[in-house]
Amino acid sequence: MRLTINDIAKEAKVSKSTVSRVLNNSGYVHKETREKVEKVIKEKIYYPSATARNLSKKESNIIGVIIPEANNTFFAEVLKGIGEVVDENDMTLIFSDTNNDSVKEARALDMINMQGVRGLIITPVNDHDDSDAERKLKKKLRDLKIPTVILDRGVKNSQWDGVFFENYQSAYCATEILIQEGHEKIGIITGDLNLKIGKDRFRGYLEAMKDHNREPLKRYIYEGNFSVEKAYQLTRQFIEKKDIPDAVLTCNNLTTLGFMKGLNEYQLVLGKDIAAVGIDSNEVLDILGYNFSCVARDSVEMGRVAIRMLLERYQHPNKQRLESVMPFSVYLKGSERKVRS
Amino acid sequence: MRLTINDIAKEAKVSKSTVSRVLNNSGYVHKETREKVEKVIKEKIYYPSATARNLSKKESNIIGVIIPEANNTFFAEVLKGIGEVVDENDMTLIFSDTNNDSVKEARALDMINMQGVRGLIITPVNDHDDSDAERKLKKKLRDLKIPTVILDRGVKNSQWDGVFFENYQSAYCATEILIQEGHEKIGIITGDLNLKIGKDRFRGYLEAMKDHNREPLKRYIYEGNFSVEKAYQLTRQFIEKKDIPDAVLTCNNLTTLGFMKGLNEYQLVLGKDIAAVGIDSNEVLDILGYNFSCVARDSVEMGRVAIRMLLERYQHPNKQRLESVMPFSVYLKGSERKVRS
DNA sequence: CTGAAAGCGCTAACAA
DNA sequence: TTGTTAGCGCTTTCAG
Repeated sequence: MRLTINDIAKEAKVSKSTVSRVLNNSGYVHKETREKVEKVIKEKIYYPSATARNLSKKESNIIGVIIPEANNTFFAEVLKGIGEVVDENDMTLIFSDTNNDSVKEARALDMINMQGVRGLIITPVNDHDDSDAERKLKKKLRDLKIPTVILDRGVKNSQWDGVFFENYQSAYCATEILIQEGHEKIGIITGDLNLKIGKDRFRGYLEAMKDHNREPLKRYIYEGNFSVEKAYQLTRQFIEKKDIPDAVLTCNNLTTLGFMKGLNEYQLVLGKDIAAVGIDSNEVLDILGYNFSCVARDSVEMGRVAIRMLLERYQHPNKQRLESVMPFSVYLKGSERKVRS
Repeated sequence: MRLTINDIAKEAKVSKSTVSRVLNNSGYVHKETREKVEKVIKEKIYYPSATARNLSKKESNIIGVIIPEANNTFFAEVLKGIGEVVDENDMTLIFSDTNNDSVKEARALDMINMQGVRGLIITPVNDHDDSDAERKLKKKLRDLKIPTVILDRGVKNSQWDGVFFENYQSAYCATEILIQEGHEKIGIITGDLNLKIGKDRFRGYLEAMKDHNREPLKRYIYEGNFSVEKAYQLTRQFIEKKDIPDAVLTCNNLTTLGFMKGLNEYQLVLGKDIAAVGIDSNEVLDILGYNFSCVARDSVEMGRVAIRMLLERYQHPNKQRLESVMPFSVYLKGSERKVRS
């Protein structure tokens, strides 16, 4: 079976406390003793049990991460950022994908609870919607009583740290870019308006239009849901109806893809037949040379910020609640213009 | 602090053994007692500590997953498949991304070792290359002494279960498709030839050519490394040199993207100026309407197969070593042809 | 059907 | 500087 601290103690002819001391670099231990113990550990290839250690110390070195769509590149990158810092800190990452399903979310939280993790980073399935599901989530988080950072989507009256994105501002800015390019009919494929991030982005669009004395035209407002499929359908529709806006704001990476699918299908050329700016960057589009302009955040960094915030909270449980809002950057590549040739 | 089994026992006026019994549905417990205990558990919102349980039972409900590139969609999907089954079985997933770095791989394995997981699914950084790193990996895996499934890439003389892909056959088939379409100059952008999967795919190409009495022309063999960038450079090169093959086999999803980038940059149209078949499917290309033909595996399913294999091995430690080879499917969408218009 | 007690592998006082 | 001892929260005999 697996070696224990006792095996090492016996072999090194010391007590297990001494072994524990060299393992943890704690307390005093004679140089020679330390070397002897270390030698035995190496020789016998001993790995201390994290389980036993966690039980004894009543603290774990595991960080829990719950996200709604592991296959969405945004979350994949966030995960990468988190993983990086977790690694640097010699901790371990437990991970669960809720698939945007509140029931799975609840189960994931129970699992996290039983594992007794040190902290949790979660992107809720819901977002400020005051739903039953959200209330239950909040209750579970409260019961959890561990450092928690909420990422990207939030809950109402949060008592937890959070890292979010300048949703409103980024949409406002993107819209302004289109306005300043001189486009007349500026449309938007919105995100899921049940989610606050969807609402905020929409609001950014509306306000920008208003501030520039543009009447947002209802027929250029397409209500999407952050999915490829819906954005594609909406794009098809306006192309079929031959009432094509001059420019479109697409509200996330998936929306952008659906939009592009529609354009390609009808052979409309981006930057020529229609202009667009998206929220979120899209690596594959860049690779393929689409020059799709966007306002985007650094998602890997967003993950890093979240985990650092979590570790900070662990150190200072009573510090005031923190909220970090990630700024957006503007990446203009040409698609915001329209060059009728 | 966190509730313990004792708190519940006290409140329910029974011993902790009884609580344990209702928790685990083990042994006899009077119906009324059970109900009383369950009521208390619910009321006080008690979650048993997985840590304590694992220590006591000397077995854990955690599955470790180590992959080299979490951002590669292939692995993201594999992870999704694994997560699904892990979830169904009420287990927990620990995850580590090695970033294709053997040093990180070694650290990840140490972490896994300390966590005392129930089993491990790993895609090694190396692949049958007999390197020092690979030997070290094997030693670590042997020392680990837990059920292990090796996925996608393998090690020499493996003693572990594995799930792999029909690398040779898929490349052979893809090449044959191009041959049968009547293409003359059939090229290949290979994968990393240090990895066995790279070699096997290349061999599939060569053999298919030979079997159809085609002399593979050296100048149409482009040695890539499974990366977007390299494939892009190679594509640029042959376009610049104006020695463009009629058709190309691209050896994985990233290679395909790099290839497409090159084509787009020089405005060559797939299925018209040049034909191609790729290994691995590419969702974004499909979305964008590229009709890129490919031979591909079901990667989510590959993950499922791996985790099921692992659980099976846990049940039957002494069963003969198993190797599952995932078949490929052919997705012809048009890019294998070349329609000079 | 239930409870008492030992023990999982480790840490952390406390003595020595 | 080291060893002894008492837990950490749970499961699992073994008695009753």
